[in-house]
Amino acid sequence: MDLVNRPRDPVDTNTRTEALNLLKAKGLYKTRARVAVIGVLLQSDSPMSQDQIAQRLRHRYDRVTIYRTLASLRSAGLVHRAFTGNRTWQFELSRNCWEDQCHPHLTCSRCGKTHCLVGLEPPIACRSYNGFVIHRQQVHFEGICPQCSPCAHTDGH
Amino acid sequence: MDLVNRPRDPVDTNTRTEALNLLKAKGLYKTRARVAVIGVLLQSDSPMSQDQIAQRLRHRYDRVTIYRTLASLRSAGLVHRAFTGNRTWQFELSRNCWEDQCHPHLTCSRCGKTHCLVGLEPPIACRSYNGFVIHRQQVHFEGICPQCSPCAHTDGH
DNA sequence: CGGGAATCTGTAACCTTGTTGCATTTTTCC
DNA sequence: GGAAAAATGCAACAAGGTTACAGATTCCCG
Ligand SMILES: [Mn+2]
Ligand SMILES: [Mn+2]
Ligand SMILES: [Zn+2]
Ligand SMILES: [Zn+2]
Repeated sequence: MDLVNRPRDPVDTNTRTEALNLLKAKGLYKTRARVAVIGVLLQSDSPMSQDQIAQRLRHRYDRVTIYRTLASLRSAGLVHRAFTGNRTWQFELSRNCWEDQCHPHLTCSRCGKTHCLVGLEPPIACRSYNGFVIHRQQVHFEGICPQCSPCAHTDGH
Repeated sequence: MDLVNRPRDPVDTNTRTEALNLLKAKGLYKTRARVAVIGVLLQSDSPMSQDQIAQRLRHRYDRVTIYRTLASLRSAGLVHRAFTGNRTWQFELSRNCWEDQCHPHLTCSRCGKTHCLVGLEPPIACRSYNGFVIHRQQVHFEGICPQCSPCAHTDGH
């Protein structure tokens, strides 16, 4: 059980405790990979791709393990996916939003990071529209994030 | 020039003429592949993936050719891409909407087809929001299309 | 504790979508 | 008709993601 506390993973004690609590609450096995992945997502303010998570964890875990870890967390409801313009999934914790009703996201064309736009209204259409039954909806933007557009606040627009 | 009229492609005379006109208007080379791809998109009321287009054309053209054909049409402004939940691009003619401001789309979980929801309001956010510069926006739904939900009109919901 | 069942992990192999290089074929225009 | 420009087919490649299976962890209960 103490093997879970692998020192090299970039997860501090508080985050690790929180991750363990989340796993416990869902009745999931407590494994190093899961603690590490949840830790990374807890410390991130934006969704992350499998590759970004793996990099953050210094490739200490196999690609497949990360995918499967995310799948477990997802089916437990702890994590959900957001789709973006490029064809990679972005994963984030299901704290304020869920896979079927998610705030909009913006993917920055310059730095490639996906940001959460929590201030914008998520619901565009209700459960059914014109014969279509709507299960999930997501809004995606492409553009430039504030960090990448220093001219944003000097620009008159 | 008559080689363009390959009889086996599922494109009738009117559609072929329309495709040739579009190519002429944009100053693009008139090739069988382009006429065929435009024809398929003209006859489709919903966006199609490369694979769907290739199937419709009975794999008479190489995958790469279809991709490059779509790239040409796209840079000429005749076609644009919409992204969906799965990681494949969906291509449609740029008639009523464009890549940077597109009506919402719904991908049916049952038949896998992507439908255009032209009645819904496209614009959610303006060009800039809270420091983010927005270049493109797209809304995507997952659900069941009317053809796949016969219970939709008998259901009380 | 200790041991067995259930579950997770790593490795390898595989699939799909999409792109690139290069030689050959078409298209255009004169 | 013939040359330049562009498009095509083929092979190879890359990235994201999934599956199979053997070996390692985790859990639970006595
Ligand atoms: Mn988010
Ligand atoms: Mn559409
Ligand atoms: Zn950025
Ligand atoms: Zn359907």
